[in-house]
Amino acid sequence: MLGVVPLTESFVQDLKITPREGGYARGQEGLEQILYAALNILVEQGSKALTLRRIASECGMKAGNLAYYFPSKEELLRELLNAIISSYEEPFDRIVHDPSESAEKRLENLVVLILDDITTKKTTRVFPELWAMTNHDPFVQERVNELYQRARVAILELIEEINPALPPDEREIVALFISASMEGMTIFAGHEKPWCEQMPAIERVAVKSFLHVIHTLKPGEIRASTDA
Amino acid sequence: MLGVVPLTESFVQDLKITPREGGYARGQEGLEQILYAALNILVEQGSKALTLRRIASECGMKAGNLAYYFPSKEELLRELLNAIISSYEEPFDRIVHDPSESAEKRLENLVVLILDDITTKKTTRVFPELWAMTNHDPFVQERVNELYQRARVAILELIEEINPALPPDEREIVALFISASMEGMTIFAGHEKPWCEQMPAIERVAVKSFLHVIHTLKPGEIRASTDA
Amino acid sequence: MLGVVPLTESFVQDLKITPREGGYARGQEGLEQILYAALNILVEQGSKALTLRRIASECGMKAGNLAYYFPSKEELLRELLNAIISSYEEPFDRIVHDPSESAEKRLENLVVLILDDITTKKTTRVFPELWAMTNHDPFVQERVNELYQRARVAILELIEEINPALPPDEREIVALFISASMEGMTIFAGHEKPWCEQMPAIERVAVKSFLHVIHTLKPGEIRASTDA
Amino acid sequence: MLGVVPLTESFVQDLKITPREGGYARGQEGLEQILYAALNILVEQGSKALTLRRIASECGMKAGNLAYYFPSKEELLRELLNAIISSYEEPFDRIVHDPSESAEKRLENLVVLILDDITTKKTTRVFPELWAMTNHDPFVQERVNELYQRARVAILELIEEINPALPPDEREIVALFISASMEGMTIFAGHEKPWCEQMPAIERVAVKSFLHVIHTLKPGEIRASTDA
DNA sequence: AATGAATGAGCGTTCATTCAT
DNA sequence: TATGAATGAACGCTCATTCAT
Repeated sequence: MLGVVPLTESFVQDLKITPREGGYARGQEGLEQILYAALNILVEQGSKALTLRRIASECGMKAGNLAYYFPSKEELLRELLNAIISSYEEPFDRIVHDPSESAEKRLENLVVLILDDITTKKTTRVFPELWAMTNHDPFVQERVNELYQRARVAILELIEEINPALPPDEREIVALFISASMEGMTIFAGHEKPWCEQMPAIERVAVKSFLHVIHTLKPGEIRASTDA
Repeated sequence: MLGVVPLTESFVQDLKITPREGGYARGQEGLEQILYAALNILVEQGSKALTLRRIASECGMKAGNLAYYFPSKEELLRELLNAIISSYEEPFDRIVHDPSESAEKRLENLVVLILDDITTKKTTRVFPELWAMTNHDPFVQERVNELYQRARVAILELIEEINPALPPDEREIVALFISASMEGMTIFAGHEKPWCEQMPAIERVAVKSFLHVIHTLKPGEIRASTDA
Repeated sequence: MLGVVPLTESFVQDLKITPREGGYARGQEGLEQILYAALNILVEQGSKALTLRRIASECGMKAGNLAYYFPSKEELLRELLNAIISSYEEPFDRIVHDPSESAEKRLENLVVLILDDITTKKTTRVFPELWAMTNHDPFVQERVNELYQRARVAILELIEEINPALPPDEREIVALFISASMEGMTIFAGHEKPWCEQMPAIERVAVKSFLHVIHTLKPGEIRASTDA
Repeated sequence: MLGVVPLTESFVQDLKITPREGGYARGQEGLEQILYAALNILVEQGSKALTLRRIASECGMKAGNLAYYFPSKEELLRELLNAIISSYEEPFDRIVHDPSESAEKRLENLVVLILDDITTKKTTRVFPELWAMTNHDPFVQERVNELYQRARVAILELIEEINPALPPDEREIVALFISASMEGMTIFAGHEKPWCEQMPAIERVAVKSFLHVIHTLKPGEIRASTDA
């Protein structure tokens, strides 16, 4: 009952829960409640505290009843992961394909979107947990890779528009560099992190730096040199 | 079976274990064995698998005997964290203060050191766990902050040498941006990650990009503008 | 094997278990089973043997299931203590306020009730445990004090009826003396103690002695004298 | 090293440790240290806290070393019990056989001795533990019975002197009643118990009551009557 | 759709004990 | 005498899971 308040004011929604198969499922309501409760515990108390008992009690149920919705804890976590990842699908596309802005402005908008999202409690708390899981759970790894793949494709398109001379393989590296630079900010300037107040300045450095690399990188410049 | 095989070929050593009280080693052997076993499990199986029983069995002990070395699991984990963090102290200093190299070359060396370390299994696996813990464990938070603080100070000194005109507050933001950009690579180009083969090219982009920002950033440029 | 056989033939019942919340019994059955099992172990094997595993196995459960009924061992022990103490409430009142008997006869009845109860296995075994706990557990101390307080008030009322001339403070001392004299019998004439066969004779000495003190004590006689 | 301060100001000494066989044993010193430490823990923290580790640490040893002095914990506790019981041997005899006092005065002295001892921390804390052990440990039962037997014999002698007309079996009951009355005070007027300040008044009631019973009991009066 | 009741495994921890040194 | 190091058993407790109702 508690803890189902929205976790963030970002315009990335907390969870995007896709209704289950079989028409208008009846348990949809309880199902969402459970996923929000799980997310809330993960955010507020960390993965060690994410037990079925706690999830159940957070939404006023008894633990046994979770079995009605999810066959196992693992399944619950997978649906939670899906819902988290899905929530990022739409905003990326919207910004990247905004026809009213220049490519550079659209890149700037994307950077700001991502870095602002990073300062939300949900993102700051959840993503490090996901990165950690990634190393030992192939399912998590795949879904997280998917998410970043989508982000990178968005960045890639913008790079191509801004500097069409850059060959695809180098474009990829630059997109990766940009994406990684932003993700790395989570642990320094995320929610309640020491640098979170400086995020606006950080965003300006990031945008400036990213645009410069895109503009000035000469084809072949970052290919393996002959050691000289 | 013992799991005390070296985890990395990086010249950042796995653990820097400072002997306990006095000079004469007291159970130092078993103590190191335990910490290496704990690190190994953390790396290979993740924090959820890091139980006292598993640590003990990994070094051929029974669980009860761990209590002889560490009063509690928490204490064991703290000493492990200290040992991990301490292992970075010396390499940073060595590279940053190398008198035979220019400031730019030293920055490049530092970037390569850090990004190469990121590709080691130990770093790729352990740091995301630490980042996750950071959000709910003040002790981990403090120690991890300390580590990054040290890294940032090193970068800061090099920035000052390279572009003395940059005011301190902007220098700080740039150093943070550089550090975060590198850490973010962990999840993309770390050990067994999809981009790990591209790390050399990534390093070149990173060095180029970092040096450019340092060189070209004009004082005041990233301060909050009046929106115009 | 179940150990839920009645422990005593006294008309002080073994436990007075007050139903939990609301009217409709909720697991009341298992709850009582557990408390009786715990009492039984305490009586038969002593407090050192009173472990959750043993309690559980005594009532055919597994240890983990106890957590369903009691949040902690401490809570279980507290409810057990409450049930033990509560079992004395009603018999005391009944005897002391019996309108068909003289005050002296009622005192005699009370003495016999208490001393007979002392010869039951339950009382002989449990109370010394409680006395020992009393010294290091404030909760036990409080509840045991409450019980004796109630007994003392009962005695006090009878003393007042028998010898109204005795001032309250001396009455209190006499009531205490009477109560303590009886409790002390536990270790000598309790269940299977060397003198348990002599309890009837002991009761006669006790009644005689108590009545005499009440009758003959002159006001001021036991106040601190000037050593003369 | 700590905790070997005397526990009481009673003139019953805390422990009477009889040197071990084999001439002037060398470990006598450490042995006494250990027993005092054990007593101290039993008194201050109760039997649940009486572990070998704590005993050892209280006298600056490691747990393993206790095995040098005592083959097992049980043996240690038995020697402790012996030392406690032995400490009461001498004072009883001294008072009861004091040739300079009347029998009545000697009884009074004995009552005061015992009741004063009861108010010491050591006695208040240790004896309830012994009573509890008595119910499940035949060795403790035997030794404690011995102690009370000795006390009762002392009382018995005085009763005989005071009222030689009383037949032996009734004399025994009266002696038992007197002894039990006093022991019962432990839980009410012992160290830090609610009535401990009233002990002097209690002693006066006790002496008066005991003497009266001895004086006025008529032979046969407490034998089983024909129910009339 | 939900609860009550139970299980079995595993957790961190404490304990008495052993034994080589 | 004493310590260092280890063991095996047990402790209170938590967990995901199961299943009849």
